[in-house]
Amino acid sequence: MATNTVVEEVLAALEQADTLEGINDAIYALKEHFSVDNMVYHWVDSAGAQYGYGTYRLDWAARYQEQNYLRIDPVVIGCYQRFHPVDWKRLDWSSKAARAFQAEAIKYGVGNQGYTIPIRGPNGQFALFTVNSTCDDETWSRFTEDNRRELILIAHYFNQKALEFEPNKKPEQSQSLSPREIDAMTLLAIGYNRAQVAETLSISEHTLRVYIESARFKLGANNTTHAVARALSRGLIVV
Amino acid sequence: MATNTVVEEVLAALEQADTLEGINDAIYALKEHFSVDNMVYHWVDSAGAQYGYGTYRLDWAARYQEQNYLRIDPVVIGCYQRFHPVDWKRLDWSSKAARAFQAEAIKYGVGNQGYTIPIRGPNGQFALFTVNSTCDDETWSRFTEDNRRELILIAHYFNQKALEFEPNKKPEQSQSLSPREIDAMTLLAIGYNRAQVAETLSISEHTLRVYIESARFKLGANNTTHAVARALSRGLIVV
DNA sequence: TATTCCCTCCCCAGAAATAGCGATGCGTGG
DNA sequence: CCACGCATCGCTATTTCTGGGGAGGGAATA
Repeated sequence: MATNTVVEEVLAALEQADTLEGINDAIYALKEHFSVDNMVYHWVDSAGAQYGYGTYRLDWAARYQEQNYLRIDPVVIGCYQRFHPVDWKRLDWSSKAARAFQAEAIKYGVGNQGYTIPIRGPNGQFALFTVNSTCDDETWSRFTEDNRRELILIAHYFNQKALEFEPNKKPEQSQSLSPREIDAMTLLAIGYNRAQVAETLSISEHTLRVYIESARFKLGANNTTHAVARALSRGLIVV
Repeated sequence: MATNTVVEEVLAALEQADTLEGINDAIYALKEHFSVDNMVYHWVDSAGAQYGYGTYRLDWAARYQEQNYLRIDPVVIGCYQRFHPVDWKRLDWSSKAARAFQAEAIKYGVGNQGYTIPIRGPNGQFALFTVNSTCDDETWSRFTEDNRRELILIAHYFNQKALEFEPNKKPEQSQSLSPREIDAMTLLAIGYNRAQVAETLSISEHTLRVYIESARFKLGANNTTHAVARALSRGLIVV
């Protein structure tokens, strides 16, 4: 693989980088190397906010944020349910909003072809690493096939860097739930009400409440729904 | 990178594999190539169950399962909080149970040195990819530094394969939610109660209730908590 | 040995969610 | 043009959840 050396060098540089400029240098170097329109890492935050670095035009980033495109971007929605990298063509562009979004994106300099790698970290962290460009289907297929592995690695390294920079204001967020609390949250998440959960766990409803309360406290949640949502998005329970 | 070709070949073979034997062939080939004691992929289920494939002795796998070592294994616990691959030396072996566990593992043929890569997929899926061997610290450091990138890629491909085999796919492709329903679900998921959601959306609480109800109906959910949980795990909302 | 979880059980009052029944307008697509 | 989904508003009664109190035993850890 001829490209290997260049990528290796950039990744090595990235590993050393300790400033945002270093990261930007890396991402621009990679963009040049791969000859694509854009190369972007962005962290999808739990609040729906997001940030990242990459080569998108600033007005597009602002527009995206302002219009809350996160909610309709098929790339985000599609990647959220996938593990493997995905070509944009294979996403669901059937809705009108999605097509309008795509048309607008292209106007803002986003390529018509794209390839995005979903990345997940602890506590439900979720990020995307995207390359996109303007070319025909065949060229793009060849590109992604040739570079898939490098891109996966690059995505991994960018996310690692992002996690390093993230001050991780999580003093009690990392608190895990007790087995009983996990049981309770899980059963609530699959639609049981308190009485059913208590019966399933063979405990009194009062005891169950203690678990729900303590889980809620640990998760910093305002109510049961919030607690279950947090437990889910942090990967503490699976439904 | 001299090792590249071999790894590429095995990964290509793995991509084609459609049986468990194919996967085992790949993992043994890689074990030989890297000259390590063990190379193991295992899927960690939140319920405590797990499965995987690799080169651990069967009696060790059985013992691990039977003793529920998942709960005390510092590798699992440590990796759960991390994104980047981790050398076993850097984990927390301070507890008595952890040291006893390690001593027993070595007796069962697990190397004294290890390197584990955490991997995460959609819906909180979590897996580990581990190589371990018996050698001194310096040799092991050199090994992990030289092979980190290959190992990350290998881990990625094994997980991709595991996800393909997993019948976990949700066939019930639920209809999507309307924008207002998404708003409602999202705000509920971040802890707002009905009154707060209604105020945030500048609608009456009665109207809000209609959204919650219709979202609940679409999602086939028994209650609000269930609906939010489903919306989250189907990636319809991002929190 | 002391401390700190974890699990279990109990009461009560007030707040919130659910299950029914409505209604009106406004777009989009067949 | 008409149906259908969407957004918006209303009422009542019942069930469920939440937020305060408590208490005791056991296991693990420091």
